Amino acid sequence: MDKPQLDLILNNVSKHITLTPAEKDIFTGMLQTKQLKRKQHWVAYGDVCRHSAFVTSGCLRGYTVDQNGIEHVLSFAPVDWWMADMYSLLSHQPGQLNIEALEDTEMLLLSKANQEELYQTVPKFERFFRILAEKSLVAYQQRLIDNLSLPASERYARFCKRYPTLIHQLPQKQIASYIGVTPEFFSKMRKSL
Amino acid sequence: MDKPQLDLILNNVSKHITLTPAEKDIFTGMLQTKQLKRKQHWVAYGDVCRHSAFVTSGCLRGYTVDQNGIEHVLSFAPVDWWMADMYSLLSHQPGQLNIEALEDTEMLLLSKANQEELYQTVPKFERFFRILAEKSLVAYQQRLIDNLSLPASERYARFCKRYPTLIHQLPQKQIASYIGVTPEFFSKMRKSL
DNA sequence: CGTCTATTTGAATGTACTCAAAAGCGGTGG
DNA sequence: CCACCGCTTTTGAGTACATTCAAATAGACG
Repeated sequence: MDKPQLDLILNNVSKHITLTPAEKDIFTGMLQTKQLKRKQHWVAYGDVCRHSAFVTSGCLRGYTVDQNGIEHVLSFAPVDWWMADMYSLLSHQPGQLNIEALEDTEMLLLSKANQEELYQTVPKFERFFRILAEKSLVAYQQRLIDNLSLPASERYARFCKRYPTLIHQLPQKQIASYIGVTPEFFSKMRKSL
Repeated sequence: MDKPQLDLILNNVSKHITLTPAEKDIFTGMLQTKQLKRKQHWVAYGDVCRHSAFVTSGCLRGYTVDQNGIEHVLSFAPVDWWMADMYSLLSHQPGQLNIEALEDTEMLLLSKANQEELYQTVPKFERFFRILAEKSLVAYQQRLIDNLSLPASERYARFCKRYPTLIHQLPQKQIASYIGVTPEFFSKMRKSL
């Protein structure tokens, strides 16, 4: 496995917990790499999600499809982000999330089974994933509040402030879907700014 | 402190981790009770939230107020639920959440400092609060998807299915605010069902 | 009983959507 | 290297879901 990838994930982990060399080995030994081509799916509607993914290059997008066939982006995962269908991963039930690569993407996979084992052998990881879940929780709460209380133009403004690098990287229709408007309306909205 | 309250919270904790009698004592020794009268606030906009609350009777509501003075309900916490301004609690920054009692309410408070100490002395609690955060995360993801993909009537239907007991307990305007519509529209919507 | 708040009802308005079509852009193959 | 194809973005007209404002009615609490 490539060294720079492991450095990236170890650095990510070290933001919240400190590992000994031995613990690093245990952790990295549990990881496997996976490559996706642009537009290739990692998880599809109805799948049981059995891994967490950590993106080392490229970008993922998680989305659902509603009754009218319209896609709704739940989250993006650029480099240095974690991604999974959390509902499915936790419940072992088929999920409704689709996860695809927006560009050629490389990621490290940690299986649910290995993650559980990790909690036993290196309990610090309970802490790590607790903190990860808590931060993610706060972000989703904030996004929900934004969707309830702000007009689309303001939600777009906040998206630009929060994810300045993603804006140039993503097709407009994906951003539109993330903030919760149609591509047509998004286009008109942008012009009027 | 009342025994039934402690039984309730210990039972809540035992859904995810198993404590020894000594660990139970450490935990319960960290808790303090707090009573709120109906409409009384526990947390207000701009406060730094320094405790997590566990509701033992009554019901809490967490909400924000937007630029137009309109309230938006982020969450309800009936008996056996945890509540906090997670953003503020985690960041130690002033939060935007208001938390008030919808009826006379009793809760157990766990201070942030005690919670951190608990992680050291009884590491199992890392696991407990990780699981709590993960479940909460999934719920907010689902709610966000609902808000992006479903019309108000369908969101109301799902709310009824998910929180059947709360429906009769809450004033309509609170439910309207939770699902993201005005009380006026909510009233009209209900009539047409 | 009276006051305050919640709910209902109605009319006018607005934000965002649908449908349709044109224009732009990027990649691929001849 | 250009032509074509598919996909994204733009533009426009008509529509719908939900809001605002106002006023009447109903409920709840002291």
